[in-house]
Amino acid sequence: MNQTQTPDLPPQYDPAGFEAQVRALWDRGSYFHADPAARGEPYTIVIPPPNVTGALHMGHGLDNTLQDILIRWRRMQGRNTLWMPGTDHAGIATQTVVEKRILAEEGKTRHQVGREALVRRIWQWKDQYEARITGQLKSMGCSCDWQRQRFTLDDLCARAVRHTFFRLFRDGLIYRGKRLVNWDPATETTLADDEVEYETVHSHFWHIRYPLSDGSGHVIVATTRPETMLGDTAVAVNPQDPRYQALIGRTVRLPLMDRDIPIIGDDYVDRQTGTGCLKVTPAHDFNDWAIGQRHQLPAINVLEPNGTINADGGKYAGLDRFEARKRIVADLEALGLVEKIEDYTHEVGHSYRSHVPIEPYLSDQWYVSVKDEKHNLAQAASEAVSSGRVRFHPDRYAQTYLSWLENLRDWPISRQLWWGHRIPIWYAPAEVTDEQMQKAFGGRSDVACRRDTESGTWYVCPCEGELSGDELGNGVTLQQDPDVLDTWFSSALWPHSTLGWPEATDELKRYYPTSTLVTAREIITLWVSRMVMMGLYNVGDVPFTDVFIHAVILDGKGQRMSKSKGNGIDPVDIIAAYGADAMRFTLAQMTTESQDIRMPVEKDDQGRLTSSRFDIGRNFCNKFWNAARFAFLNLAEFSNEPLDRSHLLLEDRWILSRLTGTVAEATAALEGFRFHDCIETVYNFFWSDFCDWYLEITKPRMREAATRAVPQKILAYALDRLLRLLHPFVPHITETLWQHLNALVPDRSLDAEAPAPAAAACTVAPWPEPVAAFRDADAETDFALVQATIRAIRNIRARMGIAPRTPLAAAIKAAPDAVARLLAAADTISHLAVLDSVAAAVDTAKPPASATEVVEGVEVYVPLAGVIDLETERERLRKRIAEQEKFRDGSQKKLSNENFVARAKPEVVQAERDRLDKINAELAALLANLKDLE
RNA sequence: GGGCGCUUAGCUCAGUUGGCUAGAGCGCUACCCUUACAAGGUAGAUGUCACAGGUUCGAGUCCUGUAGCGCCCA
Repeated sequence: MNQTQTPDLPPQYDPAGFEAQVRALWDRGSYFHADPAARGEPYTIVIPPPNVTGALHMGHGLDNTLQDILIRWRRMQGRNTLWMPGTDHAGIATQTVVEKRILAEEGKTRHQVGREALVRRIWQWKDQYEARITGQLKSMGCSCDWQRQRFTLDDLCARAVRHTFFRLFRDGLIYRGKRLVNWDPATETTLADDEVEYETVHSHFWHIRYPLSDGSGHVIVATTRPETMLGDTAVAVNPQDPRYQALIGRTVRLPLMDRDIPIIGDDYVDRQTGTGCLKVTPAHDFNDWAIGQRHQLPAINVLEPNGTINADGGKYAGLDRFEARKRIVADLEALGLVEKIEDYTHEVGHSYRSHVPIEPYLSDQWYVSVKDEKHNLAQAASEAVSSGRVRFHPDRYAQTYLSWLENLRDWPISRQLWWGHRIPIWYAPAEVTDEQMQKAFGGRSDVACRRDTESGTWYVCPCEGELSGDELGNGVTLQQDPDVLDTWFSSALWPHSTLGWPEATDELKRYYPTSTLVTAREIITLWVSRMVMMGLYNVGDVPFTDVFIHAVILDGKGQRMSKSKGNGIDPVDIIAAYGADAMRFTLAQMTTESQDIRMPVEKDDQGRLTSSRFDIGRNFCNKFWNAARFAFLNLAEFSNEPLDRSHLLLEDRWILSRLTGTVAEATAALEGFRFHDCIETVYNFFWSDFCDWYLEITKPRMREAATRAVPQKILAYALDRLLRLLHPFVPHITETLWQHLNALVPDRSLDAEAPAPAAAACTVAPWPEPVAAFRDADAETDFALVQATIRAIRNIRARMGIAPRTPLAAAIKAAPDAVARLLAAADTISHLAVLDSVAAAVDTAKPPASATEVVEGVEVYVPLAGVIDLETERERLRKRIAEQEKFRDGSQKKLSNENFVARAKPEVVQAERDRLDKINAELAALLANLKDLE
């Protein structure tokens, strides 16, 4: 053959040598740019926008690999695909990171830097990390439509946020309320319930005496937060509690504050907990707030936003909350009012960002009503899943989603931050009259105005743009709310805001609802549910139809990977060491239904974190690279004649049958989001069937011009199919090899039934379909017999210590049909088992001094005069006999069980009988052979 | 406290509705640089399927309980 025609491929897979060129080729072809006008059923994925807070780690590596697999597969299937990329501004997280950086480097707080300057600095940070993240995704080979890349704070997304806020406000779903919120005193902002993390804290239960006002005794309350007593406005007992019933209606003298507060009866109080007497601090405890509402108790706020005691805290004003706690306990002890101090371990809410304990805090906040009678957002979102319009995979996660919605409270959306979407509300004082307001804004349908029902303050919400502030005239100035919106408010719009909503763009019409959302389970409540709520409210349809929840990547100790723990692996480091495809292969191969993946982490010679898990992918890529090299070396003088199927040998029929089965299984696996199953199926076909057997078997035929044509055609066709099947998983290597194959064999079609239409790039080549005509159960059965026979001879060779290249002679005894099949495959057997002669007959006599093996009803004899070690052989046979006897006993026991025979399915019983026959035959042969040697 | 999940080979994990001798990769043992691949080939060893009950002709698989671990939510 003409070696000069073969492409010059290095013998080792070297991803650094081609990955960048491949991506450039895709760019030139604009293959990933979605065109709403193009044909094909749409398939859309919106990326879960990574935070610009930091760079991506392996969890993102997994998330985006899976998205890319899906989008590439669907693209090859001819769908009109869009993968929308972008990033999230991540309000509190990013602001905190930048603030910390400025404090560390310049010693300045955000207040010293100022709002405008700080926001400018955060934008710089965003630019830097957005570029880094984009670079990471591109290195991984993500086939996003980069021309459409978005950011949750960009103009398009901002417009969607404004329109959404306006609509919600106009519909009465956004309101301002004084409520208890989760307050983070470190960052001085409100947190949503799901931004609070619970940590186990070892603390104390302080039992404190509250004297009755009339001096006739005292009650004892128990608390974990003594400092909140400064704001106590009652003591509550259970009205059924005989110990305290008589006290209800009397008052106690609140120590340290010298204030009389009532003793009230409330069913909430648990008689078993603590002393059965509960101090009530409505402004600083969620349950106490509820009690306060029921009994019209005043709420006294004793905290400043930064966590220090305020003026209502008497002499403790100005102290930090924990310092105040110490002083108060000391003062109470001095007064002899501390009954006892118990050790107490409990769960305390902490800020997921600053990690300090949160305080329930009374403040004015904006809320979205989620269970409004007319627009019940939570219920609509719930129905979207329970009705099956949105499906979770695995489906157990639907429960997480549904139970969260069921217990959902109104969504606090204001954040006391500077980085984010500014709340589009301008305040006007209560003195402004309806007429004045009407005059200023009455003619504008794009401005909604409303008075606060309690304070009378005016809220003015323009749909777009800014108010100048002097719209009302008469010296009245409108003031914009200083706060920004919760990050999730803009993330919730992501599937439609990125497509241009509120405009009815071609993109929105074509690609909404999107198809699949791929994310991790901790985001189900924070994000997935809110996207469903807002998608239904804004667009009137669900944001996606399928949600795939993948595993969380843990390190070798079972710890979640994170930046703060320093145990996170950067995908770029893995790509540098293994190649992007090797990384992707491994990640996909690990994606089963399990919820966690452990990835033991090591340090490489440059101190970077890495993991030998990726050896799997690299080994695979190297093997695939070399199989393709082998093919290229053997595809010169390629015949373009259609395949003549009458010329197919057993191994040809077998490999085509296996190939078509692999195509069907791989496709079904992807349809069910079974990534592991898909890649494993293709892997096994490629490595075992294709490389280990077919390539080896056909080597002799490839060497002869007269026999070359058929295996060449099948080789080219199979390689073509494999390149396509593997492309979604390992896009760079497959594209590179595809280009080589195109140059060598432009058309790999076998015949009219098995077309392999060429494509300019693998990335847009049609996804393979099974070819019914290639299914061949007989070929698979027959070939299994040949394989078993070859293995039997190899086994004899290995156990007798005979060099692999030394030719042997083999004699086979088998049933008539098996004899015929084995003789037909005699060349194959001789070649792969390295024989210089092979004979098979029904009545083959065992040659003297031969080693034996019994498989599949076939007895294989290898004469080894002078070489054979009889004791080794006897030992081996005894072991096999013991093994078979064990199986026989088990099988006999089963079949002698009347219940089994009577009640099991007939085919199961028959299968067991067949199995026993087979075992008995094998056993008889083994025993006879052993007897021969004794 | 409520919910979900996990426990299978030394390691990381498969094991579709219960049904052939429980598998893969890595690691391990022996042999082999056979001109695609030593990141490879051939042959091999390794399991009380966490534990205890139950259902069933039959349980890694279903049910109950126990222990340990993880996550989500309060």
